Amino acid sequence: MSATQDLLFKSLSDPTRRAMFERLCRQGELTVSELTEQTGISQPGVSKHLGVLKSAGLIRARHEGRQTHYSPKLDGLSPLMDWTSQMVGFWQSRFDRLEDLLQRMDQ
Amino acid sequence: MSATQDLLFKSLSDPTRRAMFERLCRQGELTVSELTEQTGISQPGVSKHLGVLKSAGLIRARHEGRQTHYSPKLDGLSPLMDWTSQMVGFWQSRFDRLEDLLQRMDQ
DNA sequence: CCGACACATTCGAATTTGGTTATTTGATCT
DNA sequence: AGATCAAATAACCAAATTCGAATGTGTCGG
Repeated sequence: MSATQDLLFKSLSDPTRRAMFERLCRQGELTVSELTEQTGISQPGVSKHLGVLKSAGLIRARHEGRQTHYSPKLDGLSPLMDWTSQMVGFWQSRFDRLEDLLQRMDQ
Repeated sequence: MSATQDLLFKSLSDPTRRAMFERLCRQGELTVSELTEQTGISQPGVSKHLGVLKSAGLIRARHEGRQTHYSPKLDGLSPLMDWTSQMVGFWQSRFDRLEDLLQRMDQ
């Protein structure tokens, strides 16, 4: 349902894009050229991937002269963590209710 | 890099599939028919989505007579949580190093 | 055994996606 | 100003995805 989650999962579903995001998390800030060097794909390809990550709220762009520096956004992964823990929570609460039931049946 | 993560993100990147997984987390266990009723897509479509979720390790199948019951796998989301916290960790440790640096510069 | 049922699988059409090359925009240097 | 460099955008193509219709497989009831 949520468009935010959709953008998040979609952008992270591509291995190249995920690798780029990982590099940004490790290194903090990188230019398009630096990112292009090790990905094995062309510069326009890299720019496109960065656009996707940016529109998903995972990275930010900082323009400095003729080059653009990209860095991870601290709260970009929050919706992902929220969703995940919510899913685990659903399962957990079901489990708890089951435990309750069993305990009541025990008596 | 990791094939597990790839399968996970890819299977959760489809909104229909994510909605199905959410329903399973909320309800615990559902048959293909029950899942088909509310998704708005055909039964073969549902079966295929379930196959993707299953091969990603997110759900399990339990055959009972001529119907199949699907339920979420408790540890299916672990690799996702691991990856996420690792990313946050990278950022955090960079932040810590920066704090260290600033503190040393302060003196 | 035969028909109905629950689900899985196959196949083909329509759409989306990931990549390219070519071009454009904007900043820097001489 | 003109050349050059960094990055973004455009136009395009091949491959992958998603879906439905048709079909296959196994199970239950009569």
